[in-house]
Amino acid sequence: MESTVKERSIEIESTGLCTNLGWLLSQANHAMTTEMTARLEGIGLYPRNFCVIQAASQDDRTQTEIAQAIGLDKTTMVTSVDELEAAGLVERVPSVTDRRARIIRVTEQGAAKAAEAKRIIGELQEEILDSLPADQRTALMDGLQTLVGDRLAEPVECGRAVRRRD
Amino acid sequence: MESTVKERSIEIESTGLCTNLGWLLSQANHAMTTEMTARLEGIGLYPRNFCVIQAASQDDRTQTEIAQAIGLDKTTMVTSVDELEAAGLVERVPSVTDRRARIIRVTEQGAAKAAEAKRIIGELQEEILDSLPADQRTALMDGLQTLVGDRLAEPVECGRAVRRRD
DNA sequence: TATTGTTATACTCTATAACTATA
DNA sequence: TATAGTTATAGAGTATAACAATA
Repeated sequence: MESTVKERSIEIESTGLCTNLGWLLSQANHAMTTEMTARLEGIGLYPRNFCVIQAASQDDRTQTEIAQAIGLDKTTMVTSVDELEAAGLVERVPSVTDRRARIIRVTEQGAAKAAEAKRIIGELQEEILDSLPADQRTALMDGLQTLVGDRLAEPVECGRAVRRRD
Repeated sequence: MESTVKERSIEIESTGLCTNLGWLLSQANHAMTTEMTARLEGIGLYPRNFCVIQAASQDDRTQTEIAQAIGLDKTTMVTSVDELEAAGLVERVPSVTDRRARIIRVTEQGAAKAAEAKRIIGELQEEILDSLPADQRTALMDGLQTLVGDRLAEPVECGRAVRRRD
C-alpha cells in the first residue's frame, strides 16, 4: 500500500496513462477535491458550497445565474443554498425586478466564513502549485483557465450523459 | 443558453472561480469525460474501460495491479473486467505463480479495439491541446503529470470520503 | 408560452461488508 | 492471518419530471 513517488511515476508511465489527459484530469480532480473536503471539514463547508458562496459574494446574483456560472444543475443548487441558508451563511432575497427570482445574499457571518475558506483553500493551492517547477506553475493555471473558458467550457451532447461529481 | 467564449470568460472571472484550481480541474474533467464518452460511444467503450484495457495491454498484470494503477476500487474493477470480458476484449487468465490472482489478457479483438480507441482519444486530445497557445500545451501536460505522480498521487484521508466518478 | 425556483423521486453508481479460495 | 477476487447490498447524490408563481 505504501508506494514511493518514484514507484508511482514508473507505474503510471508503464500503463500509458500518463499521456492520457482525461485520466490525468480525473486523478488530479479526485485527489484535489478530497483534500479540499478534508481541509474544509473543520469549518463545516463543502467545496461545492464554497464555490456557491464565493460566486454569490461579488454582485447581486440570482440562484440560476450562480448555478450556471459554476455548472450546477438547478436542483442541486437548491440543496446547496438550503445548506448555506440553514447555516446562516446566505439569505434568499426576492429580486425587485423579477419576483420569481431570488438573489443569494451573503450574510456577514457568511462573508467571514468565505474569507476563512478562501484562506484555507488558497494555502492548499499554493502548497500544491509549489510542488511544481516554477515554469509549470503559471502555465498550468493559465492552460486550465483557457480550456475551461473556451474549448472545455460546456460539456458536449452525449447519449448517456455523464453525471457531475463535486 | 447560447453563450460566447468571451461571455463565458467574463462570467468565470467575475465569480473568482478562475483562480480556484479545484474548480478548474472539476470543470475540465467533467467536460473532457463527457466528450470522451460521446466519442467512444460509437465503438461501445466507456472511458474507464479504455483505461483498463490500456493498462492491461503492456505487461502481464493482475486485476488488483491494474485497479491500483488506475485508482479504481477492486469491486468497481470487477464490473469493468466483466464488461470487457463479455465483449470479448479481455480474458481472465489464472496466474501461474498465484492461483488466487487473475491476469487480464487482452484478446486480439481487444487489442484492435484499444488501438481504435487510442486513435479516437488521441485525436480529441490533440484537438483540445491545439486550442492552447503552444507554450501552455506541454506545460499543462507536464504539470498534470508531475502532480498526479507526486503531490496528488494518492487521495488524502478524509472523514466523509469523496466518491470517485469516471 | 417560457422561466424561476421548489419538491419528490427515480436512477445510477460507488463503496462497504461478507464470503471463497488460496497464500 | 492476510490477500485476490467475487457477490450482494446499502447508501450517497445527481438528474428527471412535475408543479407553483410569475414573466
